[in-house]
Parts: sequence; C-alpha cells; structure tokens
Amino acid sequence: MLSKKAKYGLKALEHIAKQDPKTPVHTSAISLAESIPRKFLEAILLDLKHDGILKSKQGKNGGYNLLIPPSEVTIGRVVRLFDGPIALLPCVSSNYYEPCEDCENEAFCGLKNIFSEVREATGSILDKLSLNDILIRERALKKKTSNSTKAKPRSPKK
Amino acid sequence: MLSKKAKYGLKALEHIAKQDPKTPVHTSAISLAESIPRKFLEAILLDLKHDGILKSKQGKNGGYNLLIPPSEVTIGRVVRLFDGPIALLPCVSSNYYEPCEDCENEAFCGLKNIFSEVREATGSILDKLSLNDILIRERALKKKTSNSTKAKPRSPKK
DNA sequence: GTTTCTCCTACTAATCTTATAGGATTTATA
DNA sequence: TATAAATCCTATAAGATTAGTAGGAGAAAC
Repeated sequence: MLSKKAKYGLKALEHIAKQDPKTPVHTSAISLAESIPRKFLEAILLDLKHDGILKSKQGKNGGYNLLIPPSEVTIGRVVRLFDGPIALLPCVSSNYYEPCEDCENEAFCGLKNIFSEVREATGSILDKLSLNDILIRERALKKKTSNSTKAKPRSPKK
Repeated sequence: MLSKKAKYGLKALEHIAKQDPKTPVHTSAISLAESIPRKFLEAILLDLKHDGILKSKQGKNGGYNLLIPPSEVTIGRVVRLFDGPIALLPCVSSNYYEPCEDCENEAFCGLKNIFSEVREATGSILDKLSLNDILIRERALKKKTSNSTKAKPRSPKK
C-alpha cells in the first residue's frame, strides 16, 4: 500500500498541475481542496521541492508551482520519493538493489525470478505514466460517461 | 517491499515443497537451511497452517507438510496472508476494497484508474503463479546455465 | 516418563507513520 | 517601514507495525 505521504503528494501535484502554471498555489488552498492536513502537506510539498519537482515562491502571495512539465513527472518518481523502492524484494530493485543476505545464488532463485517479473510489470506502468496522464485519464473518464447516453461507443472494453 | 514474514513464509513453503510430502519437515530444519530465526519461523508456519496451506503433526517426529498441492498455493495468497492487500490503493483492491474517504467520484479518479492498472498487472502474476512455479523456474534457470556451454539455446529472451 | 516436536501467549526494542507545535524567514504591499 | 501572509525548518509525539524473543503448555513417539 502507498503511504499517505505518497498519496497526498500525488493528489497535491495533480491539483497544482491543474492550475495556471504562472500563479503560485498556496498550501492552504491544496489542503482545503484535497482534504490534506495543512502542516502535513507543508512537509510533503517541501519534499517535492527538494526533489526538484516543485519550485516555490516565498513570502506573501507565495506558493508552489511545477518546476518541470507534468509530462515529465512520472508517478514512479513520486512513489519512490516517499515510499522507496517499487520492487517487492531488494534483489529485484533497479534503484535500490541489494543482494539477499542468504541467497546462495541469485541467478538460480525462483523467487527472484518471479518478483522480478512483478517489478517489471509495475515499473513499466509507474515509470511510463506521468502527472499528465492522470489528467488525461480523468478527462477521458468524464467524457466517456457523458457520451454513454449517445450512440457509437468507440471501443467497448472486454 | 515484502515483509520478512512474507519472504520467510515463501522460502519455507518452497523448502517444504521440495521434500517428500509424506515425512513431516521440522521447523528447525527449515530454520537452519533457510537462515530463518527458529522462533520467528514457528509463528510463520503456524499462520500458514491456520490459513489451510500447511498441515502439522505434533509430538516427536512431528513437523509440517503441505495440505494442498504446490500448484494450488498461489504466491498471491501467501503475500496477502502476511502483508495484506496487493493493491497500492484501498480503492483498487479486490480483496480488501475500501473507498477513499474524500474521493468525490471514484469513477472519475485518474489516480484510481492508473493504480487499478498496476494492481491488475501485479495480481495477474501473483495470483496465477504458485509454489510449483517457483520450483519449475528454479529448475529451468539451472538447466539454462548448464546448457549455456552447449549449442542451440531454445528461445533467447529479448 | 522422557524426549522431541508443535502450539500458544505474552512481551519487547526499534522503526515507521502520521501527524502537530512553534517559530524563523521571506516577500508584497499599505 | 510595519504588517500581513506565505514558505521553511526543527523538534516532538502518539500510535502502529515489524521483527523478533521468552517461556512454557500440550501432544506423540519411544
């Protein structure tokens, strides 16, 4: 499960990505809109700033904006920042690899083999999709339901 | 990341699956072979028994055996037993679903949409593969390296 | 009846999570 | 230049979780 920090972080970023990129977004505005405790959110936004995802303007009328385009902020990066490795075993992590203490031979480990597949499947989604994709999907979902009364659904899933 | 319990649990099950299904396997034997603290392992094996994966024989010469065939013990089941949901968000969990407190409308949530994809990718591996697949893969890996000096590799990956 | 196992309850130390408190610092603007 | 409004920073804390340990009760073989 994601930590609250990771989830809040993603929601906050999504919120900021929806606003005008020129005007700073206040912590309190995000806190209110996304129901995130303000002081907790402060720490989260600071983390995101230190990681180079957000930039901030201090003082009155200050606030946060994206430092890099939404399409370049991958979900994986945010998850990793707050929750560490995406992999389920240290020995299959790309970014935080560590050998298992007692594994005689990693090359022959059936567990490693399976969890490496899991890591690949997860990573290939989280590292490919970005903040922008969240917004795109949201729009698509809303469009789909507003179209559902009309004719001609394009591609009925399953 | 998996907890130690989940990882130890999987290794212990793998160990048991390799032994003769008729003769009980001692906790201490597993503890020694897999480098798992004995008392900690006791609790883990007991959990596995209570979940219906293992059966036990008490008293002298007692120990543990699989209650169901290795092919029916999915990795997902073991992971869930020790670590809970496989999903990264409660709202995309099949087995532990809970709505997000503040989500106005789940159907339009871009985050849910993405993490539901992740959960699907992970689940489709963990719930399909079993203890037996660990063993199969281990054998395959060993065979592959022992064949690597010979000619004709069957299907060079990637 | 002793040995050798599982089974069960309780405890613990350390770490992580989810915050909160209080104030220092920075900046706009009246 | 005073003040208001914002970020920035450090410290603290309650509660949950993790990774065990301790001690012994109960069961079965011999």
